[in-house]
Amino acid sequence: MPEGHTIHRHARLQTRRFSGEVLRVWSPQGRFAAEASLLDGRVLERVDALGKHLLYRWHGAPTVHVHLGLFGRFRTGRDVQPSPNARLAWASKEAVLALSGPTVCELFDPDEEADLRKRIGPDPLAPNAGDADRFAETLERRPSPIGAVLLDQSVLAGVGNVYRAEILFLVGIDPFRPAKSLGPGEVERIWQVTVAELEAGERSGRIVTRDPGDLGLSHRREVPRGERRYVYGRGGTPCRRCGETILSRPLAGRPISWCGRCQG
DNA sequence: GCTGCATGATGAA
DNA sequence: TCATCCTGCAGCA
Repeated sequence: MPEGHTIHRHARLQTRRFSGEVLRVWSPQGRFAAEASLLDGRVLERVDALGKHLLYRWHGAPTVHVHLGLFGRFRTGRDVQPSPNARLAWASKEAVLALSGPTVCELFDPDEEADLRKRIGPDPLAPNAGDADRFAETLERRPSPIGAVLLDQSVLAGVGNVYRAEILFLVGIDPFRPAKSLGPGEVERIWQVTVAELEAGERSGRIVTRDPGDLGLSHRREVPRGERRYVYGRGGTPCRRCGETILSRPLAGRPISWCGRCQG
């Protein structure tokens, strides 16, 4: 599940649920036990998201850096029982959080955080002035296919395999076109659509890129499972806009689908 | 029960 | 480009 929209949503909801509370912290699986003991009994101040990374700020303890990777997931709730393989768990008086399967779960010192910030590109969900220009300047220099560049977290932090396919469909661009061949208007549209789609995903908690109006609905949240996207995972089936068969092949080591007619 | 696959990223070659 | 790490679950026997 974790592209940038999910990560930012976790940060927002976990801050709301757990910040300002003294937490009991432990590592059911044991692989984060020494670190957990440093955090046990501390107050969580806030959770920040940076692209697909999460940073947990504590009163009087180091920052915790989490990256969910492909498999990581959180379970939170009043009645959550952390499974024995959960890497990290904590509990307030009201609720429990359990983290399993993360690619990264570690303590961060300020140098490491500075390195991370240097390493990743602009985050469409945490925009800074000039980000759109920085993005455009990077694309101008990249000969690789735009579909590969959008997955590169040093270019753009937060887009994953679902959004890259859907964004390129929405802007009508062939994933295999070299990034540097795109015109300024095309690059600007990619940026704007990326921001809008990730924001919508952050709010709804799901990736719905299709126009609900096409289905006679008024809100993205009403779009049923299996109807939410234009191209991702739909290779071999008819394009939802023009009926042409959706194409699919690997790009940057991962499958991408696109419509040869809508994205000519 | 087993296999394969998944919205990620890295390091070696 | 490939192998590797991390976990859960659908689909199949």
